[in-house]
Amino acid sequence: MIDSIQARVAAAHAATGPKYQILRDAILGAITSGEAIPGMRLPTEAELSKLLPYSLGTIQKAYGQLVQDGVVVRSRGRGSFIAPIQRQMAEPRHCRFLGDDGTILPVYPHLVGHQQVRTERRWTELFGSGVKVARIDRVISINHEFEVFSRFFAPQAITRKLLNRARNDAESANFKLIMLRELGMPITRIVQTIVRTDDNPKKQLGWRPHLVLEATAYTGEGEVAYFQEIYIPPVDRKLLFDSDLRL
Amino acid sequence: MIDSIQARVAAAHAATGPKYQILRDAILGAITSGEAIPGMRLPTEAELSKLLPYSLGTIQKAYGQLVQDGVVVRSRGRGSFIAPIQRQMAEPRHCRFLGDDGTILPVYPHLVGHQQVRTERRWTELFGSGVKVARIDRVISINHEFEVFSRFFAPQAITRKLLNRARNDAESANFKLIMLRELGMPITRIVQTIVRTDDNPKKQLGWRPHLVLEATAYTGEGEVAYFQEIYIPPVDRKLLFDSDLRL
DNA sequence: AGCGATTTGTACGTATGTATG
DNA sequence: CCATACATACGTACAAATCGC
Repeated sequence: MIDSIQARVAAAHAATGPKYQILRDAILGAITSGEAIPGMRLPTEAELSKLLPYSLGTIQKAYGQLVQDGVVVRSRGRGSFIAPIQRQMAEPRHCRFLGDDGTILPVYPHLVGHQQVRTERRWTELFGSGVKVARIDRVISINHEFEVFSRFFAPQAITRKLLNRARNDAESANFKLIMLRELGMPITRIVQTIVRTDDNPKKQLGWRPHLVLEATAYTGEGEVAYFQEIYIPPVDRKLLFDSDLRL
Repeated sequence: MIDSIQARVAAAHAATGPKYQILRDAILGAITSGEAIPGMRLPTEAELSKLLPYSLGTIQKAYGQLVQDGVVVRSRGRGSFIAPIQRQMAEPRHCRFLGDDGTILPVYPHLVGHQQVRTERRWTELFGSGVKVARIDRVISINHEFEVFSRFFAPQAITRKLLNRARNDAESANFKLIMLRELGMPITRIVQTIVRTDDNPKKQLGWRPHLVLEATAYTGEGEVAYFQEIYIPPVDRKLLFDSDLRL
């Protein structure tokens, strides 16, 4: 645990940016890699300041950021701990429907295709010019009650990683977590819109969509990480939106 | 400006809590009172540390919090400024519809009533037991195109302040901002749900609602600040959800 | 209940880096 | 190039909460 953090900090010796960010990312890396699991105790400030070439204030700032992000909880006299996972999630932040008891219904994604998309103004505006954009189409069953259709757009570098991952993880994947782990891209903001529609992008679905959910995810630097369209049939389930993007 | 901050800090000499919070509230107070307006330059760290019995680090922490809350923007070599209001908003974070050009449509709220609500399990669970809860009903015209109906629930202490404010501000109010400024309650998380409905809470509206948007707002401490139901007729406008809660 | 040891929270003072004008 | 002002970093000190003895 502590040596994992130490190793990550050492590996980042050439990294740009402030020390507290390097340390923050190192701890985050230990968490997302699975070496550190929720509830586990993290090294104390004093320990880290002895082991790392960082002062107490720097370590405090790093921990402060992690508390801010909700990844770590701290308490005086006890120590610093990895925050418990308040919501289990196989899916990203979109398309979470609630059951009668208020719990999030399980989702069962099924990959139906992927391809590179033509470079259009629409994508260059989002992802920048010269970036190859690919699309991943999925049909997602919600609790085996009904299905939604999802179109996911992102730079090809990202979709490739996601597709690799998806095959291993039975086609389910938390995009936000993968992006953080594999690409070091924290998603810090998601803007979504909901609108009524009569369009049907997938005739063979056998139903006409009722609502279209569009989501644009941004990284900490304000870059667009991905764009997603989700077609939702007329159902009576509550659809959840949470401003809290913590993992 | 600077003397206003100084006065507020002096007035808070007996206040409990850390100094950086006292300073944060003092600056926030100067903004609230109108002495400091968006775009205005705030005192530098050095200035404050000379005028106040606070060290540089304490002042930096206070400013850091305000940046975090989106109330202040800072830049190296230039200074600290009161954040511009980037999105003009007479309304809180809910019920923002987009026009054809992607801009947020103006909203025109109209107060139609307010009253204390019976203490039910539903409210004690949200706000705690022994808290008197009141309801504010409003009809909100969106760009004079259509109307939505809003029911806002919060502890009476809050609704009272909002009602006072609403009368002054022509019945328009940014709840989040008022709560931050008047009550020192930063809203840090909003959880929303959308669901189809056939209920009509207000027969006299002349339309049947199509969607119900429910929003629960939480303070930094995890307390529920308010709960809101918004009844939306069938319209073709995009409804916006943004995870970024900055003002 | 009391007393230390541990650990985070707050605060101070100082120094240096870096973007702005 | 220089002054200004924020950003980062270091080291220290003490307060407050927690835990074990």
